[in-house]
Amino acid sequence: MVSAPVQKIRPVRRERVTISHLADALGLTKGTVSRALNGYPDISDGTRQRVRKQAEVMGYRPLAHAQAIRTGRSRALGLVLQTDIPGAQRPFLSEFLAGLTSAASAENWTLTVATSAGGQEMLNTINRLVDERKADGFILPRTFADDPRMKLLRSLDVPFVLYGRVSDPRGCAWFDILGENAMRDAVQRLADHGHTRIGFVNGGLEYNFSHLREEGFRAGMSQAGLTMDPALLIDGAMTMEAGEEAAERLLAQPKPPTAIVYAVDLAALGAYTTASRLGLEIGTDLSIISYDGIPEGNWASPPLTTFQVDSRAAGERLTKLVIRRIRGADAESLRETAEATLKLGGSDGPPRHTSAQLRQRVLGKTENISQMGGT
Amino acid sequence: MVSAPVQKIRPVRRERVTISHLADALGLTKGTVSRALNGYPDISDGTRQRVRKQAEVMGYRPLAHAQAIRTGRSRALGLVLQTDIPGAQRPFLSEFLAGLTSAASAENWTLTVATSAGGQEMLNTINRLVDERKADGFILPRTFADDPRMKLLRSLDVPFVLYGRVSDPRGCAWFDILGENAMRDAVQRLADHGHTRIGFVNGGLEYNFSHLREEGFRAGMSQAGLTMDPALLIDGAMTMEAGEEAAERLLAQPKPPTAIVYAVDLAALGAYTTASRLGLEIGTDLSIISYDGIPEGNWASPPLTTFQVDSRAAGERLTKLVIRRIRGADAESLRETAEATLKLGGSDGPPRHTSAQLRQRVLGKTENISQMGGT
DNA sequence: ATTTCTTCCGAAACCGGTTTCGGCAAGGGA
DNA sequence: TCCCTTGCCGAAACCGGTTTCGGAAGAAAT
Repeated sequence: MVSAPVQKIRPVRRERVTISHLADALGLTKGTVSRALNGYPDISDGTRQRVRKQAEVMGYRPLAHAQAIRTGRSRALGLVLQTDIPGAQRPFLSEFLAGLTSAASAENWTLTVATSAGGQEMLNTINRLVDERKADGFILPRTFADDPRMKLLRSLDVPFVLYGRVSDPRGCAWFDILGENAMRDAVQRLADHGHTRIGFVNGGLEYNFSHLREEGFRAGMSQAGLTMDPALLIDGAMTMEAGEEAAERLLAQPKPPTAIVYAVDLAALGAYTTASRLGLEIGTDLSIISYDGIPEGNWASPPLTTFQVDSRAAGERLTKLVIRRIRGADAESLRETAEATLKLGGSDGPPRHTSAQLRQRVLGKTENISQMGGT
Repeated sequence: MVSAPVQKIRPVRRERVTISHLADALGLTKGTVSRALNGYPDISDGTRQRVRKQAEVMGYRPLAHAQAIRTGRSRALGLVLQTDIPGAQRPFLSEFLAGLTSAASAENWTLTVATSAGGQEMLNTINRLVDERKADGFILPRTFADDPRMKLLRSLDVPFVLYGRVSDPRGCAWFDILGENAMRDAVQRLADHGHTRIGFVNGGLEYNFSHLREEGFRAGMSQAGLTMDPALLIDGAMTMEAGEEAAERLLAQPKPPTAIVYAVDLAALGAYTTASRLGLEIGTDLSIISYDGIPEGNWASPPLTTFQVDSRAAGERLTKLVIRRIRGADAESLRETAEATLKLGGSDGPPRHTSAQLRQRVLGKTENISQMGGT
């Protein structure tokens, strides 16, 4: 027996068809083929057709990496998620990603995902992705009123699309849900129920959407012919805890609201805790309408009435926008919006009490509690 | 006035330092520099040090794309999420991604994310990523007992690491949480409460974890000296609806369980609906212990007692494993596990009734309902 | 019949790396 | 002293594309 010679392990991976293979098959040079496929004007229509057809037949797809070293573009989209904010994007993320990637792969693009804490680290991460050509353009979720990511990308001359709007929109593309309309409709709905004292718990004012939602709330109040009491307006509630505290402050007032509009579901869920502590029933003693449509809202009892956002659709549209932007479309022509849709729960309804009656109930309960808590 | 000549828009992007710059600065050729940095043995130690130092000083980092066209490797990890399964990974995803990407960027790698429906489309997606060199290796979440993705990657000779185990583990690396231990401990805890009839609602048997969790359940029963009644064992519950139906079937039996162990939180939440329909109080009339630690569990009342998984840590460890695998480590040496941690809610406690008493309560309620439903 | 444009493609350089090959100089053995 | 290693690096090809440049052939103009 003769021992077989040691053989290098050779991966059986099917060989890719390269531009040279294609060129050989066509009897052209690879330069010509490249120009034909990329729409250069110095290629005759006949040749171009022939090349396209053959490429189709042979299943040729250019290698993005190889293109990238010359062109600087690798057909990849960048998404940097911020991880140090309290659960802000958790519920939407899966759907959002599905939207992004499905639209991306339809165009043969891919998605590069990174995470980082906020501040400078976020900017470093973006810089690295740009520097290493891992992203030709970015999708920026959760825009701040004055967004540093936007400034960075603008100065680097890297295309991006905002998910949300910003205070200074010059030269930037965006997609956004019209949260202000949702807030306006929420107020109108509560007014239709018969509420007259309506509170508003906003998100953090560093986010641009908060300003818009407050505008919407104001518009709703004026549309319903109600007067705004500045004392019923609280901002900065992005978490359950903050939402809980906000509800407490509102209900502790001399003339408490019988209904509260929340700008953020997560915060709205905090109101359930407050209500249960004060012995109030949500939907009757206190009405709540909110915004986002997170799944946890279904699990509150009664389920949260909220304006739901279709995150998957948002992801798809953002992807299409950023690709068009990278391909050279003018930023200001790439602006789209959509509406949130009302999802009925049981958290809103006609008021059972007037504001004054509600005040009495809250006071009674509070005294009970302080008596119980006393020595 | 003389009109200025039309000038091409030149991006001001700071120029990268390339290997040629580095070579020039060192008075070497780029080939030599490349070999020095990549540990070739034909470079003297002195030169190697000198090159490393200069690279550090000049901030040289090789362009992954450029390397890829020769080496086939682009320092990117692939993650393909399945979107057509009911909310399976939704709650964990954000944390999981944070773990993956933070560990990846620590090593200067990036993460390419794609989504797809299951079946052949999933395999096509993986194939595309491999073919286009968008991923040097993959992380496969939610392993099936006999996983087609694994077979594909194995045949393509592409490295991968499983999040979960498989029935045929030859030649593959994995990280997994020991769900079987959690199930065992869940049973023991219920037994310590005084429960003797304990049901088990498993996930879908196509997932490998389900088999392991059932083993764990069995182990717990035997450890607690309890006998297993096959009638109290249901599988295939991955959603709320399925979990609801499973609870209903268990409670409709002649000798219903006073406690149920669920393999999946989402399904366990369905039991709340069943309980409320039957007028049973969870935590007293019926005890529930589950597994996953999804945030919705906190919102059920009482909060769900569950074994929580640290998805972020899982992501980090998986990333490290797959990178080591890509760098050539032997697959079977790359196997790690961790334990889930018990998160106490209010859904379990000592039984208020015996099985027979529970049966009576259920029967009474059911009759009421059918009477009410009658004409 | 020239000359001058156009049209269209080949040739070759280039992008930023990796890898093979060969050769020079120093060292070791005879 | 000569020859053969060995260590170390330069030169050049290569990876899979893109882009610039120039020239041949045909069409149009003179």
